[in-house]
Amino acid sequence: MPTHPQRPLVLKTMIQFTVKLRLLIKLPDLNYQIKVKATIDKNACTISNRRFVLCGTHIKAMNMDESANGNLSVEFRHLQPKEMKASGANKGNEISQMVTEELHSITFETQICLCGLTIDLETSCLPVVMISNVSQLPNAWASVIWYNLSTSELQNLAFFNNPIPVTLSQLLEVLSWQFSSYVGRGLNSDQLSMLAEKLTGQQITSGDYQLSWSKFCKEHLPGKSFTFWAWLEAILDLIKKHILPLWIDGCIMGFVNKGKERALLKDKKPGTFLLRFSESNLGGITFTWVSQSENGEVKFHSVEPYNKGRLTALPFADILRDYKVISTDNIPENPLQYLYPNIPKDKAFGKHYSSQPNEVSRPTEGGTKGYVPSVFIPVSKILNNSTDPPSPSDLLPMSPSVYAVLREHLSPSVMETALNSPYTAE
Amino acid sequence: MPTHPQRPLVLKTMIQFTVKLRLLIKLPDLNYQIKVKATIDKNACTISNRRFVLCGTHIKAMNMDESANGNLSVEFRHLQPKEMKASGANKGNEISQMVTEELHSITFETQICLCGLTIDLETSCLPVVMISNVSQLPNAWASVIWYNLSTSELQNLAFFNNPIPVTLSQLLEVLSWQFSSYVGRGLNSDQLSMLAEKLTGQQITSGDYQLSWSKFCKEHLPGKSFTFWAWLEAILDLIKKHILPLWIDGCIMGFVNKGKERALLKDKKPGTFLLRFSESNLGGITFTWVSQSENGEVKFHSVEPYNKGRLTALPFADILRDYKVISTDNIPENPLQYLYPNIPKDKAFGKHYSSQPNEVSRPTEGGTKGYVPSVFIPVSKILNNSTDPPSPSDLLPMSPSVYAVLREHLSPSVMETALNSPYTAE
DNA sequence: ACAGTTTCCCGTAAATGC
DNA sequence: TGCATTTACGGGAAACTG
Repeated sequence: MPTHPQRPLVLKTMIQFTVKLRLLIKLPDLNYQIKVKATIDKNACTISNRRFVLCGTHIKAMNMDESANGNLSVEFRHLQPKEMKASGANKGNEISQMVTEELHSITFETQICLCGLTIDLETSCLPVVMISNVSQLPNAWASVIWYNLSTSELQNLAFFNNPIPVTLSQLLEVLSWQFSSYVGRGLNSDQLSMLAEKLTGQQITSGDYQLSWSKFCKEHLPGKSFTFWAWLEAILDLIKKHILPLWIDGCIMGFVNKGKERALLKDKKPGTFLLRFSESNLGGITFTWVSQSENGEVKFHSVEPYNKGRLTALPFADILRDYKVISTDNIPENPLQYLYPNIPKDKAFGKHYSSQPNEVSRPTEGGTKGYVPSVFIPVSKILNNSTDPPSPSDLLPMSPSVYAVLREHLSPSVMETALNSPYTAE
Repeated sequence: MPTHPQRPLVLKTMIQFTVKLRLLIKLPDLNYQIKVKATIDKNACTISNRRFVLCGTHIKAMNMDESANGNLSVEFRHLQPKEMKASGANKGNEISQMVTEELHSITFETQICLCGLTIDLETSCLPVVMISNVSQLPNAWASVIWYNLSTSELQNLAFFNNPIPVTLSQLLEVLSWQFSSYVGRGLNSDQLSMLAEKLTGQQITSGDYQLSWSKFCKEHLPGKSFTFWAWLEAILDLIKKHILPLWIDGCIMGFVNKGKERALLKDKKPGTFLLRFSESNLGGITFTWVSQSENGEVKFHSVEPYNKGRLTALPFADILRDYKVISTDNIPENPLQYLYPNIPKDKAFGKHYSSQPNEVSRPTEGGTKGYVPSVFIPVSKILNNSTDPPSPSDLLPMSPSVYAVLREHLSPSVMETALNSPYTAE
């Protein structure tokens, strides 16, 4: 039922969806049409006060379906659920529940006359969640996941009156599956153990640890203003919309806490960095790099996480390519050299760079026919002195290829002078 | 009828609007309610095949209205027009017309019984244009403007079968009014004469010049793929959403062609710039600055126009503050010094700078508690050598205030060294 | 006051009509 | 086939409602 293709069983009011139904037995040729009728919450056994109706053609005849091996089938398209405001005040009939924890059912009925016998057939889909706005989708989808993870009952619409816990290992498996199905790459064991720690609040946990629905989707993470699931969904969304190729490529470690992150980076070459999802901002990704100060002290820096808004303005790969830090020695340099553990940055991300470094515009004689192209360069200012040996391409806030163009136009001696300027010597 | 508050007389299907009606005569007290009924295209005298109905309560009783001096009035809210698909094939009844040139009317009827006399009252609003998507709003609004500019007929629904021309001066007046009512500042005579030239294709024109509807809103501008009005609307939209304070402040000359622009800038100090709307890109704004090359030649440069997308990522004032050009001498410098004619940039735009230049982050001992803030800096690369004397604040891609902070932390001699580096000497 | 929920509607993309 | 027009619906924000 693809209102949201990858989030089935969640329906939005006033937004159309599709269901396909197949008869699994083969009938002898009939001389009449078999009509199927679709209904929402036919047996008003829901816990809810909300009542829905299906608009669109909710009665349709079955027909031969080539793709279904010649069995009878019927596909309802353009069905759309609509809430019927309960005019009667028959409310308070149950403990009030979040709408995203309310389960509903869609029932299909038909009648078959065979050999003078009239047979009533009826079937229902798995429980669905009805929402009115996409903003409710993450929670609704969490309910669908939890339900199908913890029970194999077909129609327990009261499930969330008392949601049962699942084991940690069950949940982690589903989370990894979420990533693989939604953004094309699942989670490895390191990533999963970071999630496990976030979910349980404990460092080491057995797979048998029982995890409550509340911890998953209702309680805020300690010190945060959002739930575990809201945090994870924001990341899924960020990946899908802004960094999908990087994610699929495996360039993004993503799920590491700060302690682990430092342990990983501390013995690496200065300029080594990794990509990590922010734990404090919803839908944010940051990079952390190591540097070494004059006295040999190892330092770690993380940029302010990039979110949807900023990544719309500038693709993440380009940010990595162009990022510059200006420290007290005044030389803008790109501190990102090697993707952890030690992959040269351009090797790891080269294929993802998108905005071609600008063609350097030749000034036309008369002057203003062409515009001067411009790009956004992400820049940070840091007041401590880092002493990474500046490599040529870091001297200037320009991309390697522009550097190459300049190189062509400058004599070797000028280049050398530039490289030995007091800035780098300082 | 504020479907779009500042574009009255344009109604969107399925989107609600409001109309208020007032009885201009005072009636003696009545012992019954006066009910008013609203209808779209009651006398199907429209040229159109499209038929609409009004959904919502389209019959309502008048009542005393304090704000209307105690006269009777009635306000219809939540009316929404809906298209009735003509099932009959009664089409081709007229020359097919753009839907945005189709005029419709809304009629209000009522009956008053006075002294045993029954009086039928009926009135209509000015012609309205029915659209189905906001993307049609600019054209629809153009129709409303043109109609009311060229005729004082109340109900000539066939007007656009043969739209009559208006004089240039009439139109310019309306355009200026558009700017003052929509974005808070009208157009001066220089700006208007640039628009006049664009409209007529002639340099000097009398106010009596007759301008056709087609030139205004249907024919593409020479060499362009959009009409004059589409171009102007995109600018109105850009101003409203992204540079409103700058516009109201009068910092934006905006409407100047390139010839005029150069004539204005050529005798000004290098570093003088002005802001101009792009004539080639819809909804784009650029800045043009003068520079002087070593041989004393005056040069002009314009950045690639900024549009909605880029301005969402970075406010325009901040772009002006931070813009950097990297030329062959490798020193990023901000070429924008004086707003034409000679206003120091920060004086002109200081109050509009929004993203405060980042607080320089003190590295914490342990390191990673805080993120390193970062901003986007707009950067261009130009391959010719401009020889504007670099002023200190231009040496670095950082804002003056950050520079000031650095200055505090560096000894004077270091500063001097920096200023005399081979880069600047080159 | 307020939080959960729904409604409203712009703006882009896709579908439809002609 | 291409253009004009409508429909679809995500997403942010306002309105609603207990």
